[in-house]
Amino acid sequence: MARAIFPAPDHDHERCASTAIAHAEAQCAARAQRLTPIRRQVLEALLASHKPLGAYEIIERIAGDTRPAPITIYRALDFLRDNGFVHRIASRNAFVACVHNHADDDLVVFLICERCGAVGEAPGAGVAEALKASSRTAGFSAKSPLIEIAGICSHCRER
Amino acid sequence: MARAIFPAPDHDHERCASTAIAHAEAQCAARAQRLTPIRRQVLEALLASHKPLGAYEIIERIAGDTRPAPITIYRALDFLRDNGFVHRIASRNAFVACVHNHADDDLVVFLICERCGAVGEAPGAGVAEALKASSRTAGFSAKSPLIEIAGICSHCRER
DNA sequence: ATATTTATGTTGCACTGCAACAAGAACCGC
DNA sequence: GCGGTTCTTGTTGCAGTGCAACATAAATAT
Repeated sequence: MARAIFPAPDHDHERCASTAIAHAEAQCAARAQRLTPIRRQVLEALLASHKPLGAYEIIERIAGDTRPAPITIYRALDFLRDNGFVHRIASRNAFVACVHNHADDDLVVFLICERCGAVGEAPGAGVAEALKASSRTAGFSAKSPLIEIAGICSHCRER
Repeated sequence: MARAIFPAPDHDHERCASTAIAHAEAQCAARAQRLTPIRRQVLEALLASHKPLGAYEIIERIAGDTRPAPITIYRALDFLRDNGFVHRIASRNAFVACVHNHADDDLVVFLICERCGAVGEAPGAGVAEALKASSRTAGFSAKSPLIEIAGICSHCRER
């Protein structure tokens, strides 16, 4: 189980990336949205790293003969986030591809390894309950919970 | 109880600010740390607003005849954060004064009102348990959980 | 009093994030 | 197919974030 959340350093990137792309394509088709070349490239870049990337890092990775402007990246990211293919890691001002196909408003807990930079998504069902209770006490109607935890991941710990 | 978490719009700023300053002074004295004029000014600016402020907003508010450089503000913020007097609201790239004297590694849940911008700190004891369990399952040793929830606060909702 | 630590000033820069407008590409109805 | 609408991308520009690196000043320690 522990291994399921943090991708092993030697796992098959190719396969998990192509699965995610396929999922994105299917979702877009279903919603009549367009996974344009740029959007696809941004998603692929994030999938290929499994770590949070900043806008400039994304530019680096998808730059060929031409360099996309930052705004282009941000627009692609906005699209990908709106459709749940990408998450923003606020504590790092960075973005990471989602590999979990969770439902729209599922609560997700991001576990961020301080050593290798990997990000795991832990299911947050139990946490969600506690959070709901906590915010209700404050007379607060919650919308989008953001949970990010820094620490050391299982793979880095083993060494 | 609901009222305790979000400061009422008409509450006594003066008093709650001076209490927090006094607390910061005491803590600094106890730890042989210096609450210098700049650090104090930054803390006071944040206390006076009860909303998250960005670095430039802080500069605006403490600028007299001279304008402190951004780095000066960031350094003061680093100090205040290290000592637990100020929290960073990552989802907004902003900072807010802490008015709760919680213990060093207490888990705090930030409730951020999308309408008025106020930030409440809800106690997160129950959430902490669930989170610990969740991250342990992932073989993850957690350090500093960050929980931010956007929504509508009790005061704004009443209208 | 001098050395050491600690804090602030100064300069400079890379990165974030987006607004506003222009131009191009895809889709729709006729 | 054609023109109009909508969606997407390109271009320019800018305010804000966040900090590195070095110089200077202030406080503490010896």
